Amino acid sequence: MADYTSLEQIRLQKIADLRAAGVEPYPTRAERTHTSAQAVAALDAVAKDSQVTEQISATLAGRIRATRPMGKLTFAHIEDGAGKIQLFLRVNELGPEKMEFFSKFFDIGDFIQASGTLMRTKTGEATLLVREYKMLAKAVSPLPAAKDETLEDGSVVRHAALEDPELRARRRYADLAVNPHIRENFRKRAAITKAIRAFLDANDFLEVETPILQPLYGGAAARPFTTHHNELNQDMYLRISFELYLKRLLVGNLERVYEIGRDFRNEGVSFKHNPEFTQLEFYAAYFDYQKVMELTEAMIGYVCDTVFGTREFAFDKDENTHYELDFSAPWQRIEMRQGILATSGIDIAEHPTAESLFQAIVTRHPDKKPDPHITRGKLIDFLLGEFLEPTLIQPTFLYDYPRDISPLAKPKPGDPLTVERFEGYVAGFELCNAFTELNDPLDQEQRFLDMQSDYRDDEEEKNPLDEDYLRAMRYGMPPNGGFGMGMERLTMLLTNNRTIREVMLFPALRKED
RNA sequence: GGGCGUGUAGCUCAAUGGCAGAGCAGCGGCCUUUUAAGCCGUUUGUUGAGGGUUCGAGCCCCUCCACGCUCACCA
Repeated sequence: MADYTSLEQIRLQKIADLRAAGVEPYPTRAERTHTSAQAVAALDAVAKDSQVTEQISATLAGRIRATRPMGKLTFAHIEDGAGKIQLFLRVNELGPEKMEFFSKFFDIGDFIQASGTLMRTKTGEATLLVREYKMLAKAVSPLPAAKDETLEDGSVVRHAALEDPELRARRRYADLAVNPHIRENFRKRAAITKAIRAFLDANDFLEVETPILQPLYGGAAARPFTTHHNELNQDMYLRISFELYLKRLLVGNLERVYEIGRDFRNEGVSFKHNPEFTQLEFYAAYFDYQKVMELTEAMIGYVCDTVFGTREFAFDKDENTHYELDFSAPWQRIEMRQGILATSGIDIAEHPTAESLFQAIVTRHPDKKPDPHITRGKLIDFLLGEFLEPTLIQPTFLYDYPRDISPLAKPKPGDPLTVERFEGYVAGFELCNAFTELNDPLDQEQRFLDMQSDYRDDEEEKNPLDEDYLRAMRYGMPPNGGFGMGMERLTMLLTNNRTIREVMLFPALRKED
């Protein structure tokens, strides 16, 4: 049983007293004729200069966010899904009993239904002059009630707003209830997802759903979550990517497919990582990575235009780092080799082996400590992260990646160490990852085998060999380009949120106690 | 997993090793156009948990827990 605070015990007593007085604190039915915004609009539609307008009757419903009792009258603000509106309760309309009942039993956080006529106060604020009211749902726990102070210049200062990041994440319901800008983040996130769908649908992509529970995992270098199916008596994995299933569909003559859904990666948590996140992947037959770059520019541009009406976005990386991002096409394109050469002084083309590249790194940058046992591709990735990545602020396609860290990408013609792959970088972190997909079943099989030997057995991101995927590819897979992007990362960039937590409703946290 | 930091009332925050406080919220009273309404009065605490040092610990030490920043990890 819950431990109730003294504040909660008072409210529990109010619930008991309400029931004793024959008033149900959680009635089953509710009514409303106007949202707060509709009520304001209805009032705006009539003459604005009359003190008491022609009578517009309205029934509103919402949550009490503030009360200002002054003797025989009380002002209150209620909030509904459309915004806030003021209530005006006065003994003249309600009579002394209902006035007293309101002040005795209604608290901030309660849901109320109020009927009356719309009016303007002497300051001009649209207000419901209440003639009847009804408790819709009594709140037991007090909302962390912030107070908004409107200064003379019109700016709003919040006092005692719920800010503790842990409390806000654990009790997202309370966070959402009292912090309207948090609700707005998630409205924007939904609009972004919707725009992505609209764009891909309009470009003849078919939205599909592939297994989340998989007998094998693959398509990314990540450790999976493992679970078990009792009846089948076999271990299952939560997917770490959609890639291998979506590309099976290209074998089946579905030329353009996409999926938006959850991926699960059993790895660390950071400002840009959560164990489960929403991924977009699409695959298009007869595309190569150049065409995917162009489609990416168009897709992100479409999202910017339709959701935000601009392609320029402010992004505060941290308190002292402020970026103005421009998503206009074309994005900057940087070849991996040139980018690493420019930022680290090392030409990876001159070092075709891991040993040679390792020596070059420790010679030129003695302060850096790459793991001496990793592959050439991972050393290149090390250089990327250390030197190049932090410089990629404006939207940039970094292209042509090492083969050994890209087992599903197609080789660059004439360059056996390099594959046709790009990643989109914005504000110094990875937004998306794409390549010309490998469709040669014999090469693919060799890549799987190479990975078995390149990775130590205890490296948990070592992917198992997916025999059925190879079998699918042997039936013939059209040349195609594929793309993956974390939807939270895109949302972070477009809504100026520097942590993934702010764009996920329920980010992963350790359990309490 | 490592390093640094934070944890005090429902919320936001104070408190040289010396009586645990403020504003808001709450409760009682006054107040018929307020909007952080105002005025008077007043309550609220396992100071994250446990142990230690000390005459005395919110404060110093140790262990643990949660969160934050950061590093590692994350093709």
